[in-house]
Amino acid sequence: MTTRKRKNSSLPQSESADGEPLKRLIRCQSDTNSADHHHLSPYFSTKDPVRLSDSFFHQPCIDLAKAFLGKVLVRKLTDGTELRGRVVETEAYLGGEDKASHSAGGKRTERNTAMFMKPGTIYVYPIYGIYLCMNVSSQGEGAAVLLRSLEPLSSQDVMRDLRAAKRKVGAKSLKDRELCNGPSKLCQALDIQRCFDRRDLATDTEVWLERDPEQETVPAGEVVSTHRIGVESHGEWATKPLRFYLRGHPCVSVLNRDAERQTHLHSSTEMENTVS
DNA sequence: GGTGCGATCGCCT
DNA sequence: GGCGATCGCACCG
Repeated sequence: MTTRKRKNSSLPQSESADGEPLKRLIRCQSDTNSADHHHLSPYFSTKDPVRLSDSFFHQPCIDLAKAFLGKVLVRKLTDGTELRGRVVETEAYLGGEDKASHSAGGKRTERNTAMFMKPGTIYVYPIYGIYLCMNVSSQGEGAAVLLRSLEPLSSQDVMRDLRAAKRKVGAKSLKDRELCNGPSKLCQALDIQRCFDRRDLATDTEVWLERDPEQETVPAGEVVSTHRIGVESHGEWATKPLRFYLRGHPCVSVLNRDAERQTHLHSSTEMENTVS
């Protein structure tokens, strides 16, 4: 058939049979300004050719939520360690009519102020008393994108330590795919703190977003659209397809097989139409 | 693999 | 005073 095989995920090769990370992935801690950047196009002249700037975030919420997929979130710790994860799952919160959004009805509070700030502003809020979630504001009054899951790309051992710090002593060691497969898990694994609220993802020195030189765009057929998680109480807004994830990716927090079949059918149909 | 439930506290009404 | 854009664990199959 015409199905495309995923080839961009480094995760399956990054784990040995018992889930331990391979040594090669440690490269990102120190080599990011040499190897990775040098084989990029010579036409890039800025100091950091892969970092996404202000203009990237100036997109409507749904567009930005999809555009985040495949991009790399980077967190630089105070000791210089750079934690990297590819975004594989997002949700759009539109504000205004979107009843599930903290900014529904244009409601603006001390907590959600970042949602109303310029596109690219980070919105970090605490939930259930013990967790955090990270959003990024988009175009649109009060609109923001929730980052739900990442594929760990580097320094998995550090992420594992950060996650283990909040788990029972003696708990089973987490597999790479379990480090960032949920909105609060990724905040723990990347040490995203409450104080990151209202910072600018386009200019901050401790957290930023990069394009992946090896995967500039994600094909539309690889993006699954489905309902958001944890918003069941918000009527019709609970079922709108405002969650987006990379098809078949092992780091997605909640799969929806029906939605996967739907988008698969659509992309197959499109391909057949193109051919015939 | 899936399901059910308790934890825990800031935020908003 | 009630609830939540979640998670981990116990338990079941």
